[in-house]
Amino acid sequence: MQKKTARSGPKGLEPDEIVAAAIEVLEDEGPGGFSVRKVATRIGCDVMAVLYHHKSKDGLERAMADALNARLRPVDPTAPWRTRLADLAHQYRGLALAFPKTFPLLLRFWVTGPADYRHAEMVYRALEDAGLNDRALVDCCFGWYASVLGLATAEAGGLLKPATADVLAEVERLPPADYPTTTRLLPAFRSQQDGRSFELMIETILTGIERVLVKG
Amino acid sequence: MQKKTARSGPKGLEPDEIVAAAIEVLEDEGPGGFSVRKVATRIGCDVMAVLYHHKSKDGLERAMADALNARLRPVDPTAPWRTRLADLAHQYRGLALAFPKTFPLLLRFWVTGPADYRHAEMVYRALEDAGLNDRALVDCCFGWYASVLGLATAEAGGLLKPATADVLAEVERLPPADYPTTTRLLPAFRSQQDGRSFELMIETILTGIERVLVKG
DNA sequence: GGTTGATTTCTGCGATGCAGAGATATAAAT
DNA sequence: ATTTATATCTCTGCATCGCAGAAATCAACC
Repeated sequence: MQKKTARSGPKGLEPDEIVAAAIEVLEDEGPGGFSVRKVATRIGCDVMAVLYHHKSKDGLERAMADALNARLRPVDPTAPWRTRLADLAHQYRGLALAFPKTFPLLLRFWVTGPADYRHAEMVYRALEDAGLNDRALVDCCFGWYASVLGLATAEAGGLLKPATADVLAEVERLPPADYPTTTRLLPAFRSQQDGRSFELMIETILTGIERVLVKG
Repeated sequence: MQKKTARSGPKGLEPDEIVAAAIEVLEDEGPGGFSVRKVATRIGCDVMAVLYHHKSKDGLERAMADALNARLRPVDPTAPWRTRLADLAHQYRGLALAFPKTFPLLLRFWVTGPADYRHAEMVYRALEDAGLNDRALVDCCFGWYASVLGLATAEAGGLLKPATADVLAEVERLPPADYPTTTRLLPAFRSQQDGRSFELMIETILTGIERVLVKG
């Protein structure tokens, strides 16, 4: 007699659990090993059932990106705008570290769906409170978003982590005459610390926003 | 009698021209339609010849990313550091606009090859001249790189362009009660101007670097 | 002229995304 | 209760894909 059953179809397959399974597969197998078939076998249904709910592999991947965006918690609206933006940025970093293989999808689908708009609204309000006019606000919001996604994707890809042994070896093989500064920095490469680069860059950008845009 | 023939093998297939053809295919067909087979038919050779020179599809794609990096021209070393970094950033934007489908590969392979190290050396020197110590320099360089790549990828993906009609329509359908700021900004979305967001964000980050890092 | 080693091609295999037709289950209508 | 309509799910099949392995081709050298 209930208006809406918890499970919608004959078998009760729901788009959301498909997406959850898909993210698991992508994280387990990596982008090269990700396939709709593996998602289907993980759920225990036919391949075409997956492609029925999301219309294509591409559609499924867009839904996966939106699922990541949906995990963002709202920020405290009473906090100062810098704190709010920094909070959001760190949430993105958290997503990137928790779902390193899935996260890059956010760069492929700049607008993923409803969850994305909720997040954008938070950013707009923060920049509004910072004192930006509408013109600067829109320009800055997209730029901020792209920068933070770039930084978080770098975290997911391991760029901001301490350098791996093979990269260090490659750097050591560079001719020092052509790369004096790079070779001099080798010790600093080794002692890279987790999260510091990200943290520093967020502070840098926020300060830049304050200096360049608020007064304009 | 010449030491080195222009073409190296029996048929004279060279890794570089394979890469060039591969970039053409990727730009023509998009990431979904890109395949090693199509690259081979464009050159007029067998599929396996392509996979012989670059060991796998992944290897070919890394070489394509490095080919983009190789197009970066050296910056004028006598110019002030801000000018040099801004110049490099704009070169990245140029690459993203010229090769929008290929450019995202740079986010997949953070270290592409030799051309990448040449570029990094330029950034290190600029930050050195800005007055950063080694620790801050390394942290900031990676952060700068990730941010610029994020911004340029956004350009390639069309995020920083004037909003498309369907996105605007989607925004108009949002409930204004939940998204007051987003809906208020609609006129500003329409009048987004090409390149302004990128330019503004680069200035913002450079100013941030000056304020936060140089003094420390 | 035969040997060597680097290139290019040929053949074949398992896996993939997806179109199209059919099967099945649920809800509404009669 | 039976029929009908609709949403969900499965089955079959196909063109394409990346790539392993063996064979063929070619240039240079003794």
